[in-house]
Amino acid sequence: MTTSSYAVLALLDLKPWTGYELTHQAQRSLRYAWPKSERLLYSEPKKLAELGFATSHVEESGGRTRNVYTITDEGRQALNDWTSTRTQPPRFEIEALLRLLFADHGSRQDVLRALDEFESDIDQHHQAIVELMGSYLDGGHPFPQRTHLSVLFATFQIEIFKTIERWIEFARDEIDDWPTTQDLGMTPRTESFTRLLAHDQSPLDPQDGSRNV
Amino acid sequence: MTTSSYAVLALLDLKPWTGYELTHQAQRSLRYAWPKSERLLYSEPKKLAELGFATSHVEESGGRTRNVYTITDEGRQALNDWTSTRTQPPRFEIEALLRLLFADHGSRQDVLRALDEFESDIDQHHQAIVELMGSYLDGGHPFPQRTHLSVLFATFQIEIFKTIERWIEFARDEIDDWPTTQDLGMTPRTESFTRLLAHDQSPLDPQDGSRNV
DNA sequence: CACTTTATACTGTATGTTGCAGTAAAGTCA
DNA sequence: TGACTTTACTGCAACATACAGTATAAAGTG
Repeated sequence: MTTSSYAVLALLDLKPWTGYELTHQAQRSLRYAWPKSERLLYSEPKKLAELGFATSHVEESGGRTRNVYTITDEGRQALNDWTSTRTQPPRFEIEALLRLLFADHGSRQDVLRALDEFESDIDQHHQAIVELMGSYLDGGHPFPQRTHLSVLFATFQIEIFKTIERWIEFARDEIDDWPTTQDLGMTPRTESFTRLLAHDQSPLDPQDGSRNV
Repeated sequence: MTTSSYAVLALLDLKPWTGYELTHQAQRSLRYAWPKSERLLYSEPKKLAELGFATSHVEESGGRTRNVYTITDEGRQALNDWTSTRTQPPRFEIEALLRLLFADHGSRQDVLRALDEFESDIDQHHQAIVELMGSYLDGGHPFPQRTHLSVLFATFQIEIFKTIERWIEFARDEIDDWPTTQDLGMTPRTESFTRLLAHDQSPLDPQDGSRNV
C-alpha cells in the first residue's frame, strides 16, 4: 500500500466510483496535493480489490461496460490505520527553477522564457481554484458537508500561487538588470539579497527606503 | 534523455565529479528544484557516458576505486539544445495536504499532527537555506561566479517556506475552532474564506477590521 | 443522413524512478 | 582491536508515467 493507494481509498470512502470517474475526480481535486497519472488511477482500485479493501462489479450502462469500485470494511480499517502513520516529506518538482539554477548555460531570453512558462502553468491552476471557489458559493460542492476541508485546502493553493507569481515578477526584474547570465557572481544586489536571506528576511518586501527602485 | 539527465549533465558542465560526489552535490542544491534519489544520481552519469555525452574513467584513490565523469562536447551541445525546449509544468507532492483533504477520516489530532510534521519538514529545509546563505557571505560558494544564480534561486525557497509556515499557523487556528473534523460543511467562517478566494483574495491577510479574532 | 469530432472506458508495454538490501574497503574513535 | 562511520558503489523488485492502442456511443456539422 502506497500513499497513492490510500488517496484512492479515501475517494472510495466518499462513494463508489468507476475507474474512469476516479481519473476525473483526481484531476479536479487530488492533483493539487498528490498529482498522479491517469494510468495509475485505473490501476490502483484494481489493486485495492485484490487486497480486499474494495470490491469491483461490472455495470452495463447503455451498451458499454464499466467497473464500479466500492470500499469494504477492511478498506475503511486500512484508511483509519493510515491516519496515524508519519506523513511523507513534501516534494517540489520545478523544472523552471532548475533552468534558473543553470541559467548560465543559456541566454537571458532562455531563463525569462522558462519563467514565463512557469507563470502560465501556475496561472492556470490559480484560475481553476478561483473558479472552483465561485462554484462552491453557488452550492456546487459535490460533497457539501466536506466544504470546510476543501476550502481550507484551497487557501493553501491560493497563498502558494500568489507567492510564486510575486516571486516571478521579482526574478524578472532582477534578471532584466543582468547584462548576461554568466559569471556575475556576488554583485552588490546579490550581496544585499544574501545578507537578507542569511537573516531570514525577504528581499521581496520593500526595505526601509533602501530599495525603492 | 530525461530532465534528470540534463540536471546531471549541467552539474558535469561545472567540473568532473564522481558518482558519489554527484549524489552529495544533488543533496545540497538540486534537491530544492529537482529532488531525485541517490540511486538515480549513480545511474544517470552511466547513461550519459553510454550516450557519449560524458566520459568515465576509473581513478585509484588510496586502495578504493571510483568513477570520474567528465562532460564531452556532444554533452555540452545537448545541454545547449535543452535550454530552448519547453519546461515541464511544476509538481507539488504534499502528503500532509492529502491528509487535510481527507481529515474527516480521522481526529482533529491526526490532522494537527500532519501539520506539525509538514512544519518540521519545511523548517529543516528553511534552516538549511538560511545557513547556506550565511556561508555564501563568508565566501563559501563552491563556484563563486555562479553566486547570482544560487541566491536568486534561494529567494524563491525562502518566500515559499515563509508562506507555508504562515499558512500552517492559519490552518492550525482554523482547525482549533472546529468541534470535530466531520460534516461541518459551509460554516460562516468557511463561507467568508470561500468568498475571499472566489475574488482571489487571501484569507490570511488581515481584513478591514472584520477579522481580528 | 453520412461524416467527423468528442467523450466514455479502459489495457499493454516500455521506460523512468525509488527503496532497500548487499558488498567492501578505508578512516575514526574508545 | 573492535565497533562505528564514511566512502563508493551495484542488483533488483516494486512503484509510476507516457504513449499507443482498442472500442463504443453521443453530439455536432454539412
